[in-house]
Amino acid sequence: MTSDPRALASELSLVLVRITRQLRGRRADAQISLTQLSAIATLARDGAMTPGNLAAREHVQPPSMTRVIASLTDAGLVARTPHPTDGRQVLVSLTDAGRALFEEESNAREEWMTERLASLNEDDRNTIGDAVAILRDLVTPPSGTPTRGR
Amino acid sequence: MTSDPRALASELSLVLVRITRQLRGRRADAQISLTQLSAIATLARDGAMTPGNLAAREHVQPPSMTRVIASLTDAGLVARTPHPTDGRQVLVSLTDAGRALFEEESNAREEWMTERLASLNEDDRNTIGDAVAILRDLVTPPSGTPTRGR
DNA sequence: TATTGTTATACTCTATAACTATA
DNA sequence: TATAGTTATAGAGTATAACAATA
Repeated sequence: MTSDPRALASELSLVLVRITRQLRGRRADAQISLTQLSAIATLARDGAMTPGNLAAREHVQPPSMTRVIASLTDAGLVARTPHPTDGRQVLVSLTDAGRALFEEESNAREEWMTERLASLNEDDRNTIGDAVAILRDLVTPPSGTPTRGR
Repeated sequence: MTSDPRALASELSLVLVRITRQLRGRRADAQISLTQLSAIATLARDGAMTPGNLAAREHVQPPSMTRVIASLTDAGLVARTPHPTDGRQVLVSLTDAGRALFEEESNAREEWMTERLASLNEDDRNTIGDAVAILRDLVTPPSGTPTRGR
């Protein structure tokens, strides 16, 4: 495979779209969606934060995050508390149930993908692992970056 | 990064969801969506096929592919012709315009991702390239596999 | 006036169920 | 009866625009 960035971006895009389609589709039995899980993972990793910061970390617009937070609040997985000094802001944090669900999903989720990956030899798995680490750094914004007004 | 398949599947899922979100969101200026592009890429690579086969190749259900094909037909990018011997079937093929658009997009699309990848050193890019090849094989079904009745 | 968050609204993508036409 | 495709319908995910509350 070429390492020309342009061609690589094309190939990567098409592969990602197809894999993600399957990942979302095959979670019908799961308790929460990938979108919800992604938000929870960020809260588990980085701790409580405002909806605006969470939206920025997740690369979605604030209204989109409002909806995700609402669904997670309804499910009792996150809690909203007033900001101590700024009345406009809100702090979103994982509840015990949210943290428990995250741990549980981390151990049992994505069976389909797990099976596929397990069928690879260890070299290939290591290659994917390295690529994941590189890609994650590539798309993780610095903490607190606002999304508004891009 | 670990090479345990389960942990790797978890990490990979979260990274893919976030990257794909950005890929879709940043195509506002593009002429066609990633879903449409993916279908066109399959037709460009594998040639004309029935809607059912295209759905299977793309890992979507037939009604979903019906809509994608309808939008591409409206845009003049694919053409539908009757199957020569089976009146129930249809053959979907790229038009000249569709092939031209695919070539064009292959050279100019995903600028955002291209820039990010260009900022990496060559080793990292090669790692991602290797991973893409592995992942593509992992999710590409054999030609002609039906989706129905899974 | 600027910032934070929410509400209102709309579009894309995808699915399942039911229907039509052909084999 | 079985298969290929489409239509009808619904739900998730995301966006932009407009609004309310607070700084």
